[in-house]
Order: sequence, then C-alpha cells, then structure tokens
Amino acid sequence: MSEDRLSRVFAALADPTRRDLVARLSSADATVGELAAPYDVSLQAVSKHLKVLEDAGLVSRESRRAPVRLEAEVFDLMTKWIERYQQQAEERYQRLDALLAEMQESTPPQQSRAEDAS
Amino acid sequence: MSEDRLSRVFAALADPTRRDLVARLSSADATVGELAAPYDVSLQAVSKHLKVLEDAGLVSRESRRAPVRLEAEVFDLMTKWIERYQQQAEERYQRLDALLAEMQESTPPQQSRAEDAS
DNA sequence: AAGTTACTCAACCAAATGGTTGACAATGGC
DNA sequence: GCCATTGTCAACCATTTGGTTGAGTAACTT
Repeated sequence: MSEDRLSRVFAALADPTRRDLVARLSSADATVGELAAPYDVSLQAVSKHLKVLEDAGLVSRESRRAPVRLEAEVFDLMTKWIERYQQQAEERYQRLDALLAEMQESTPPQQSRAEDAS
Repeated sequence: MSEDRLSRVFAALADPTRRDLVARLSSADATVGELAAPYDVSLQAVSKHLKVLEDAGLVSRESRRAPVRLEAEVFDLMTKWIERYQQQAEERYQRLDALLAEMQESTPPQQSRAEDAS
C-alpha cells in the first residue's frame, strides 16, 4: 500500500541536495528560482529534484510559480516506520541482557569461558 | 561530515527488500541464508543488499557465517534529522496561524475575501 | 586434512538517477 | 495583447543500482 510511498520518501531524502532543500523549506517557503540560486547546478536540475520531493509528498505548490511549501506530515510516516523496528530491536536486546544476567547468576564465578580463552 | 552517512542510510532504506530485511532482523538475528530464503532472488542479490545495509551501518556481523545483527543506534541519526526539520516547520506554521488569527481580529467581519469570490 | 556447505567476488546487463542543453509553456507586468 | 521572466519538458549522457550467473574463498564437519 504505502510501501511504495515510503520507498519514494526515503529515496528522496537520500540525496544531499534534496535534504538541503527540505532543510531550507523548513524555515521558509520559497520559489523554484530562489531555491535553485545557492547551488551550482542548473535550474532544471533543481526543478527535477523538486519533482522528486513532490512525488514523495514532501513538498507542494498551489500553482506553477507559487512558493514551494514543505509538507511536514510525511515525516510521520518515516518516524512511525523507524520507531516500530527500533523499539522492537531494543526490547529484544533488553530481553537478551536479562537472559544473560540470569545465566550469569545461575553459573557461579568461573575461571574461564570458551569464547574468550587466552 | 556524517552527511554522507545519512545519505547511505536513507538510500539503504529506500529499497523495499532492504526494509524488509531490517524489519525481520528487528525481531531476530539471522544468517545470510536464512535471510535470503523467503525472497525469490538469488542469494548473491541478498548478500549485496546486506552489504548496502552494512555500509550504512545498519547491520553488522562478527564473521562471515555469523548471524547478521541489527544496529539500532543508527536509527537515532535519522530520527534526529527528521525531528529537527519537522519541528522547525511546525513552529513556523504555528507562528503563521497566530499571525493570521491576529489579522482576522484586527479586520472586522467582512462580506467577501478576494480568493474565494464565487 | 578433505570435503561440504555457506557465502562473496567479478563480470555482465537493463533500468533508474542526476546531470546537461535547448526548446517550449505559462504567468505577471506594462 | 505583447513581452519578459520563470519554470518545465525532452533528448541525451555518464554513473549507479539491482539483478543475473559462474567461479572462488572461508568456515564448519568428519
């Protein structure tokens, strides 16, 4: 479903120029020309970058020459995905730690363990 | 600095297969073979995907045939980036809302506004 | 020490990406 | 209504990407 959308969002942000555009748009809306000015690539190249951001839903415009606006809601999509697996992984590590601690307890102080034998 | 690292992380997660690998690794470590099994691409292809994830720092292994492990800390890098601009954008929208509200207050109820004239 | 099994490297291919330049379309000012 | 400005589309190019197959390497098993 939104599988493809997530792919587009991540792919869009994988490019440093595009991330910089997002960064700049987070502090103020701006037209394509304004956005293009600081970079040493053609206006067309920046226009393409903006299309990628737009297709990913990260950015929108009311009409052609209107200022580009950041769509901050899309960030939630990423955050949700990230948090889900981060949390799951962390919980697992916690369980593992607990398990290790338990094993250590039931096994009284020993001289050596297989893995770190000198 | 870690500009390049962020690019690699986002690019790594832009691929659905790679996102699925991460998802599966979040619930349990697994070997390359185990990870490859469910997909209908070659083992080599999955091996390549894992290399991409590894280069992005999302995944690690102690040795060749050891189980692959998810490095959940990298998620923080993304989260930090996202939250920074999301927050900045939201603050800006709040200020804008406040400004509009203020303008509305100083402008007593009017019959029509330019934009939505019938 | 030898043989399997598990994985990676290398070469190749098609498609996608980020860039270019040149022609075109749409907006805003006069 | 015309012109200048602003932005997009199209065609092209080099590089990267995700896949393949085949050959090689590394690690357990016995």
